[in-house]
Amino acid sequence: MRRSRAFIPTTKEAPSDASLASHIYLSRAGFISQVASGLYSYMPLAKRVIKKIENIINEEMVKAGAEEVELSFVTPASLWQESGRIEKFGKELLRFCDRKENLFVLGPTHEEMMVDMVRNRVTSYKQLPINLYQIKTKFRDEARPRFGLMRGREFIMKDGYSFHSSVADMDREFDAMEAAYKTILTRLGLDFRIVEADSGAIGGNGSKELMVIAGSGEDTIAVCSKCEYGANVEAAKRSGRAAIPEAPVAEFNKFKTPNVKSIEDLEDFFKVDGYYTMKCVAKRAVYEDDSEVVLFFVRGCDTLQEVKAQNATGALDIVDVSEEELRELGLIPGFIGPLEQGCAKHVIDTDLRDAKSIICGANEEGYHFVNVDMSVMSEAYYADIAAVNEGDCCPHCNGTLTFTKGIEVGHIFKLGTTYSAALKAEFLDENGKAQPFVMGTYGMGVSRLVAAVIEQHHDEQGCIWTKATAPYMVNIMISNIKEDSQVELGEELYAKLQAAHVEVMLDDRKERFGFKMNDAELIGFPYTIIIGKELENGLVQIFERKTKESTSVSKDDVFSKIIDLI
RNA sequence: CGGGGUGUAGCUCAGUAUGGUUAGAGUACCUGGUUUGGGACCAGGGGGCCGAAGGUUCGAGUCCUUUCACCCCGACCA
Repeated sequence: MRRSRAFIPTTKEAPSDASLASHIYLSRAGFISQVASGLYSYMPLAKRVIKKIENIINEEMVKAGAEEVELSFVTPASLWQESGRIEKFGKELLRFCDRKENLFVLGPTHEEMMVDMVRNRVTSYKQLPINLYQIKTKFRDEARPRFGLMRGREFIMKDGYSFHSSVADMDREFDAMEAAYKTILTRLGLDFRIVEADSGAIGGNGSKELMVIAGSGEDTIAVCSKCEYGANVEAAKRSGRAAIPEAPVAEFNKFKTPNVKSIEDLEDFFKVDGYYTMKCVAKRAVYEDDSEVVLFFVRGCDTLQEVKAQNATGALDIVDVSEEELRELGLIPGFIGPLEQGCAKHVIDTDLRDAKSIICGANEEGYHFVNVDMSVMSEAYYADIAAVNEGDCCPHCNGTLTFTKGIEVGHIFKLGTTYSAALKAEFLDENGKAQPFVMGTYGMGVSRLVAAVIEQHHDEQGCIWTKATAPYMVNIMISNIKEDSQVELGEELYAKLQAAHVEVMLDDRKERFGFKMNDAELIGFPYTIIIGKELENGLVQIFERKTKESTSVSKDDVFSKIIDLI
């Protein structure tokens, strides 16, 4: 492409509302254009990057034996009623009626549509397994779209769905998809971790997220310093703390502790580490029809992980409760403990099972119990509800866990029969018995990947595309188009590189050197061939965007040098 | 969905407190000339329903009412 003919509207200034690097540079470099909140148009450069990512996904999916399909974007609301998700998704579903007053929904994901397509067509275990995927625009009417392509309302997603006759076969496919996703992200040139995740409302007992490591990521992930273990903090586990402080020595007793309400107060009052205190976090668990107050107990040095807490109760949601509500139940905020107290349901963190030397509230204004042995409460309900802390021990080895931020670019689920059962999608097994399909689902955010590449690869000058994602691999910059020899060499190289199927841009604009260089750096071509002053000596420069280093090479060697580099 | 903020040229923003000529700057764009290794310079030029609707006033970008859009913090996010 000739830069003089290309539609690449670069600007010196970013839109005032952009804060994230990817948002700023993709806007400034002329990749994307905002149309409305969470809606973006892809201009030519972005379209090229998207196609490259899609091609890599397609190649790896074909290798893994999946077949590409395309389902309609407009989906009948009746399918969503059938699965029950019309309520669950709520306002995120964009609904509208056609001229005949039939209700439709713009597809935010396509489980229902895919199951509907397969059901009654695949009817025998002999036809299984199958794995179908598509790369398609999705629409979710997010309450708060933000960060450019990172969290748009309209976005491109690769979504795949597999159908199996057994859980074992689904597990096999899940592993195969994890491997394929790993290959895709590696090929894209990204630093990433595959981490254990919370499966959320979708259920199932296995879900992994693909996290691109970037400081601007919205998710916090815990990773092990020694082994491969990594998990979203919502789901991270631990085997304990690296250093356990010395236990306080005391007899079991009820102790007068006036105005000692917080964990800090307790630590001060008893001169004891928070590890030996017990914290109560009261929440209201909301179920489909009713709700109740649940008391969550964790060590004083830990914090409650709300997603884990919600999973432990099976609630649809957990919300805060006021002190008044607690007092109405007979609970005394600041002095709530699990012993001798039956006002509300308890969930105790597993780390407190059989714990010794614990100080906890005595359920009486101004009193705490000291030296509690938790083995007296062995019948209570224990669950993993505490958030892991940095420095905690890895659940798989003796390494320590550290935190890092990640961008969720993919999420794969072992779905099981959730959707097939709801939509009555069944096959006949070897015994002629009807069974719902066992399913897996595999999502990858294509447009979000575009942003993730830039979040991970940029500098003050702009974008730094990886070789696999670059809209053009090589930019030929003619420094001064009034110099015929420069133009001549530029044209010659342009033709030769094109003939060699290299994606090449020829900057043939009547602009000054600095202007064109800044532009090239902003866009982020991996390599720029600078044809300029040194041509008098038969030399041109190859500028590498990543390192910002340029090396002089003879004009006769530049073609083969470039071919070697890319 | 709660809290806050902003809408003036393609873009980034002044101007609004205290109403008063033809609404400004930078940048981008067009013409001509000079310049050509890090977003050049000179000269000339085009471009605005001041988010929208209604109101107050002799007079509204500025005051009042309504409304829409966008952004930020939080909640939410298979």
